[in-house]
Amino acid sequence: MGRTPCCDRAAVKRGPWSPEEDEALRAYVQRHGSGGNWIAMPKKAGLQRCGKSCRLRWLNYLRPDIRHGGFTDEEDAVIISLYTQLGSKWSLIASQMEGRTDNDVKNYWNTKLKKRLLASSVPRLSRSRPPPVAVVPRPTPPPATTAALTSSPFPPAELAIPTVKTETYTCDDFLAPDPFAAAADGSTSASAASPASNWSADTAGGGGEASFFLLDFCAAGSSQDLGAAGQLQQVPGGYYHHYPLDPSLSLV
DNA sequence: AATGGATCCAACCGCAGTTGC
DNA sequence: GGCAACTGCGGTTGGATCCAT
Repeated sequence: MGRTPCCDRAAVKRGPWSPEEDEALRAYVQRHGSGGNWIAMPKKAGLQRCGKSCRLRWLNYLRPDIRHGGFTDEEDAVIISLYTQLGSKWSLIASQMEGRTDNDVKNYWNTKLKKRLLASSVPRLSRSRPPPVAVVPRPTPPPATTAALTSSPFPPAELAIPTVKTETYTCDDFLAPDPFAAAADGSTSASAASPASNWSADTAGGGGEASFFLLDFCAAGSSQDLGAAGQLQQVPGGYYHHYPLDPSLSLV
């Protein structure tokens, strides 16, 4: 059973690419393109590499339009915003950022952004629970020229978050399994609890102009009083509590 | 200077979806 | 319709480098 391997592992080189291999791959792709067949390409290019490895090397490193180096604050905001809406759809997120690859965005999120956000979260709830998921900039519609998305991930502005309660509420109102209980034993990835994409980072309280929202996960079945009025987004196992950004909160 | 832990990132792995026969 | 080949994607790994002690 199982899939046919894409190449003979014993016959191909693995590990870091040498400058010579890079040059051979770059020269071949620039001259012929990938030919729509990455599997056959290494042989034609004189490379002892798996086609998948060639494709990855080209897409993530050798492509001329790739930008290497640090991410800007604006890019940070885009990543955070899109991650909150889309979850770990790295290719989609990267497609909204000129010159960035999904691997870049994924690495940057996992090594820097995620930690930074967790470190800067405000301990609003005393119960043992995951920290706030993210600080969410008001989404900016992607450029109209973006071809990757035929349907925008951004909901229309008039699509409001379904408001379950606007006064003080508690998680006792809801009954569903807590997804983080599973996450605690490592069996569930964090992205499993990522917000669904069908919500809008609209202003809370009906028409304010706050430009950021903080999301708190409210596990179903907990007895925590969430305090201030806000808006609730139902997700499997609980709710996300949306409320305007605390002015004292900083991303850096 | 040595060393051990933390961090970063390129590359690999395996699965799912798509395509063509 | 079924199957195999291929592509694309997200998760994970491992080596290199950095940094604190």
